[in-house]
Amino acid sequence: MNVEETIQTEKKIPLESRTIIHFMLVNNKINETISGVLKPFDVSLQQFNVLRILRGQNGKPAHLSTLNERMVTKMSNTTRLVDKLILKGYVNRIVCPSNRRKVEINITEEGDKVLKKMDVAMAIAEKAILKNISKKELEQLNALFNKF
Amino acid sequence: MNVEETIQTEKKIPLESRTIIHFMLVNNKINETISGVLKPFDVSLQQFNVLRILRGQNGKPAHLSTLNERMVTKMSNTTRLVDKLILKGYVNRIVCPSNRRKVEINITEEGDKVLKKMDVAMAIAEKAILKNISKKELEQLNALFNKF
DNA sequence: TTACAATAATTGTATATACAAATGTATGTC
DNA sequence: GACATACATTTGTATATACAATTATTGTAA
Repeated sequence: MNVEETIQTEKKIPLESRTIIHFMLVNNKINETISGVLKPFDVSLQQFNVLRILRGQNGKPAHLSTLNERMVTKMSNTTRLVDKLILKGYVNRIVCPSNRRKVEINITEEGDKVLKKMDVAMAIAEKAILKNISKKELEQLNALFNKF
Repeated sequence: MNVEETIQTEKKIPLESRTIIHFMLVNNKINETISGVLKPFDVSLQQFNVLRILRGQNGKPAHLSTLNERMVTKMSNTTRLVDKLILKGYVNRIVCPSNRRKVEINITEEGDKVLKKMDVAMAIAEKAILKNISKKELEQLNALFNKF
């Protein structure tokens, strides 16, 4: 992925700007690949993340605020995100008995089942995205990302 | 920016997944910083990019399709993006005389003026984002991004 | 020259997201 | 217990984005 070619400019871009543009271009590519493999399941990346967090709870229900905190992309809209997943039958939501301000959200069996299939799809997407990157380079990337 | 801490998980994440999650976390941070500095100008990153592309034309008008091709984030919606910029008085749009299917889009003087101010803001954002990254590390990042 | 396909942009629709305001519930203080 | 305050979620609104369908114009082949 070459920056100048992709955004079709002849100008020399300063290293700092170039890095950030480069970053965004790679991000787009990653997003496209991931939405592509999730598309057959009719869930967005965000919805997928919610399902993963809920599975990580191992049966323990999660509050809305918990989802919010753990989500990779924060969005003010977790309520509506959960609404969508309820419609699809992948999660359920009840008012928390001990504190009626809160809600308890659980993944359903159905949700768990499709999530397993999504995992396979995601693994394929990851492989595709990182097909030219070695283990050592992955380590390097993670180390560099730590500095942000 | 530590991945496990940020998404609050105790589980060991495979290096591949971890890299992609890490990538997204950094991306969010970058986006937040950039939208932050652009907010006073009441333009989105996309609108800013359109203005930059138009300036790069050096007075030569750009067709809508040209904008689409050069934009970092492709979106099917360049028409409405340009609509917004017209409303703000930063660009104008006329039907292309030689081929009435096309439109010609130009940056206005006003647009050029605010774009200069946005440049300063963006430079500050870039500095903030990359404050812990050395020149050598920037080169490394760019080299790694080329492999995506 | 007409009919058909290709091109360029716009519009419609559904969903996603950001941000602020509103709703309902709990807690602490007098 | 009444009140103010804090908390947790939901709702409203505006904008952003993705994708498909539509409109308008041009090119071309019979």
